[in-house]
Amino acid sequence: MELNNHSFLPVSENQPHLPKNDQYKGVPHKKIIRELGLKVTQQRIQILEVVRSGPSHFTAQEVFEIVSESNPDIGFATVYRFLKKLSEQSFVTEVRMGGMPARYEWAAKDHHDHLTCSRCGKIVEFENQKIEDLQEKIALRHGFKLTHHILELYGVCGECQRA
Amino acid sequence: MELNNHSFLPVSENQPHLPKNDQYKGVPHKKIIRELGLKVTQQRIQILEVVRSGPSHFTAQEVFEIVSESNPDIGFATVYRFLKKLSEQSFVTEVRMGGMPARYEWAAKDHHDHLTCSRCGKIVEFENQKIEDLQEKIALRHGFKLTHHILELYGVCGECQRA
DNA sequence: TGGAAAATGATAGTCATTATTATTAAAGGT
DNA sequence: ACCTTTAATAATAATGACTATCATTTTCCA
Ligand SMILES: [Mn+2]
Ligand SMILES: [Mn+2]
Ligand SMILES: [Zn+2]
Ligand SMILES: [Zn+2]
Repeated sequence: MELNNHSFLPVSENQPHLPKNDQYKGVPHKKIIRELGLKVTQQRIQILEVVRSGPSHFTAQEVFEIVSESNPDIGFATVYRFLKKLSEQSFVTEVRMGGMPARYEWAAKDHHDHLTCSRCGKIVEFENQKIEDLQEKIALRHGFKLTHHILELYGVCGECQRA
Repeated sequence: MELNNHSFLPVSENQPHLPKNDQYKGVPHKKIIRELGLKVTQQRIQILEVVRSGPSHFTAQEVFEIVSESNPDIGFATVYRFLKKLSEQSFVTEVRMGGMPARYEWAAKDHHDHLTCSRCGKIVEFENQKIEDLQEKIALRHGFKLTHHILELYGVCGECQRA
């Protein structure tokens, strides 16, 4: 899958139905790191800066590269480690598509799923309560207690259909 | 995730609502290999034997191990290669969950999705037309032409809830 | 401000998968 | 059956995403 330069800018931005209730808006990075039960380091602040105000749906590698610009000494293990912590405590969500590297996104917003263009990589976020309800129903029917789910739609976006 | 010995036996077996319309039932392996535009080799026949009548939701490694019993000389690259061919031409479906190795299943049956127990690894197949329709609707709403999707439900099965 | 405890960066390791390549086997004509 | 072309194979090295290890540096609070 080829990805264009803008693949990771949230398409959500100009789509009113997209969920974006960041309950941590305005909370300083330091506070969040303490809330995780971790020590406050410059690296973690820099990573959080990217995670919270940089592009959505980023890979660990991308975060590493962005932080590297201002701090060339950071190690990528540090990025991986901290993203893992954030993901374990549900501050970021891991989104895995196919065999590609994991992508993360700041999770302090409502649950949603993804619609991805397999041509250009564009990602649209959506949420559909009817589908959520049906999933719950299916799980119950089989005696399962549902914990989470992955719903990823793939297709070709309008733009790419024309081209 | 710990997996028990029986995780990969299709739970589907004794569940009447499960789709299992193998349109290639009775068609010899050789014929299918030729249909793929490939040469008929002993290895490919052996792999197809496992894929078509062995356990469902197998990994490449598992297929390799099973074939190895009767043919200790087979190389695992051969298994990967052939599974890839089969998957490219939609004879098997690749199912990827999290960061785990890819699982495959013979695809000549109706489309379905999976409900997985994250405790014991049990997999239940299901299909829900309402969800499929809603997905189609969502894609259209965003101008996408839908090509495929991944819907994986995770939870704890009844058995594991008791234990 | 001293020092235990945690975090870091460098680096090596793991695991699934893919590429390379010399050797072998299949297909199709003779 | 034999030859020839071409594809497939097995062994092996390489890749890519992550994870573990560990010696060194930071944090933080008593
Ligand atoms: Mn998202
Ligand atoms: Mn299945
Ligand atoms: Zn596109
Ligand atoms: Zn279970």
